[in-house]
Amino acid sequence: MADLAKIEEIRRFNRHYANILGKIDQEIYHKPYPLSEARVLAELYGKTGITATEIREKLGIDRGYMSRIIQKFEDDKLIAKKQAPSDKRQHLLHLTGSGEKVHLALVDEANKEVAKMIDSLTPHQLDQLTSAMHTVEKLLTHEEPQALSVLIRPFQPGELGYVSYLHGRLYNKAYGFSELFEYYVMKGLSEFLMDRQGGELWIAEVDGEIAGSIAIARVDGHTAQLRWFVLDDRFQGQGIGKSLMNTALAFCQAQNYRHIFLWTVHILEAARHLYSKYGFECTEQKPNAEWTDQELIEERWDLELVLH
Amino acid sequence: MADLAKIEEIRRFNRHYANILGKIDQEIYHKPYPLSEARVLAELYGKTGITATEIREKLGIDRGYMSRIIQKFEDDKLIAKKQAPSDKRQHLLHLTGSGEKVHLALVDEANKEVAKMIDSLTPHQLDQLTSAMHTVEKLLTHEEPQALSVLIRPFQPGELGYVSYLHGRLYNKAYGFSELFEYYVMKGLSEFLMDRQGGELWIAEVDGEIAGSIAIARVDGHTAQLRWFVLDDRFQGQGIGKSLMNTALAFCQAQNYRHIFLWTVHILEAARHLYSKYGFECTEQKPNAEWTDQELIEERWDLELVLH
DNA sequence: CGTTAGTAGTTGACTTAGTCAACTTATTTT
DNA sequence: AAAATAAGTTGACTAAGTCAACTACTAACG
Repeated sequence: MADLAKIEEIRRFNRHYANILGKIDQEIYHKPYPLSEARVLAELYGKTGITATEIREKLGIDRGYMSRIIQKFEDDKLIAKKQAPSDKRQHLLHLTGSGEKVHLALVDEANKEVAKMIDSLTPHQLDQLTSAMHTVEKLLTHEEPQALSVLIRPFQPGELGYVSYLHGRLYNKAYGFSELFEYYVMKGLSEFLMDRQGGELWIAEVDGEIAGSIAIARVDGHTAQLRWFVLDDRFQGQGIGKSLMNTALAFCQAQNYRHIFLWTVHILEAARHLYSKYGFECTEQKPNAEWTDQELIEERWDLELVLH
Repeated sequence: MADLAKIEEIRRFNRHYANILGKIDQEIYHKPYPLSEARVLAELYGKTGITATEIREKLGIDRGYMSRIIQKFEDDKLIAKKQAPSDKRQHLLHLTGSGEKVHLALVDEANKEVAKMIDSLTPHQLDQLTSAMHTVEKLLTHEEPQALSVLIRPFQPGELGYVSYLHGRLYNKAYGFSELFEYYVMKGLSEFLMDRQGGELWIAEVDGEIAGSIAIARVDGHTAQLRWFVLDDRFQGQGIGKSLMNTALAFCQAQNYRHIFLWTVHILEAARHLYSKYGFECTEQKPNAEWTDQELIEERWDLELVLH
């Protein structure tokens, strides 16, 4: 059960949005046709030879009501019927010229109403709005059951900066790491940028957002160091770390590295657990007093790769 | 007039969301009371002594309908009336115990319905959902006419990485700048991090997002260099650059710098225009062949500050 | 102070949008 | 060929809400 505060928030949004929609409807649709009828008209637009039942099923309208809507539209000369050749019970419907005109006028009204709603927004805000709407729509249409689309790919221009941002922010927020740590990360990354022979850095991208990273750096012909393994806290615990690790280790295999090691600190429990699951073993410990107030213990973990 | 494609998108979302809301309503409310009546009940909950008209005005309900709703609730013993002491026409309304129960049951139903709607989402997706909803709500409630809330503030842990990300991504995308440029930015920033005596770097934050940055670095007692002036392309042309510049120059005044200079490249037209508007003058040019394929011309611009 | 205008709430008559079930006609299944 | 099913029609009904006239009261003005 998702937590109640979120649900209340969503309900608040629902109420709010119902209001907005209500206002729009009122302004537009009370004009000549009620909403359901306008929707039937919209459904007919651009198609020819659709049947009443097809529309009914799509819009969820009662049979009797539908029949009367069709009659009314016929009386108003908005649509024309033709008996279906294949089934004499059905009629193929299509809009007449004035039906199209009426539909377009309704659409136009609706557009004007929406335009009024957004006319004070800057282009950037408009982008924000539509992208937020897409997010809502995508999340609430669980046609794609829920699988995050996680993409692991080599880094692109500028993204090393983002990796250092992730490190600096996360470790400061969670453990109070100092600027010295941030410096150490940035310096390492900028050196890596200039010399990454035999190494690579991957970005985990989730729905276009950067969620985390991992890197392999060459030490010597047989030895690689695993570095810059980080995951935005919002994306933790969803198997993305594992995907990153798999990518990095597969790369090591392909490059024929035999030994892989990494440096971490003892307080990173989740990471240590993952390392040991992949067969890494802690081989060295040393104190570090620079990065944070509490005494840290840096640890070196090693993994021997078996040849395939 | 905002462009039509966006409007159509928004209308699509409206239709879609109207559908979702419709489904929820149907499931819940057809039970004992229609939506408007449930809303009246909700309005009464937690308050005592509210009058019918107050509710009417808030919910936009017709007088006659309201009167009958109240009667029905009274018959069902959900509410009780008391004559208002100040005005013998009005009644002060309050829920009875069973009224509260009924309301809470309705809320509970609604919550369950929403929970069903979101039960396949991960916590992160749920965050995305509510934050997208907030965005929509905020943008469509133009109580704050439209002014972006731009906050200019000193950088926080990790954010220098983000600044380098902005540089790397923007200049690569727009002008094809190479990794060498990115390296140059990261290196400079990491050095600045360790020694920023007499300098500062500011972040422009828009709605919690990092939109851009500017920095002042000390050169000598009287001379400062303006660096790392960048703005995410989505936020350009909205006066944020100006705010950043004002902040930086005010800092220079406060620190008693007399000379400010900066290095830029000739292709950055918008920036050059801003510099000259603030009184900077181009004092030196030199070719740069490292950062991009085309021959770049680096320019030094200087500004003498007048003492106050 | 009394008149007038306005407000809170009530009531009856009405409308809109939609539902339900019975029915006709045609088609498909057995 | 009979039975079951589907498309569309029709009459009767209802829920939800609107409109206008009315009563009882209050506030504002001269």
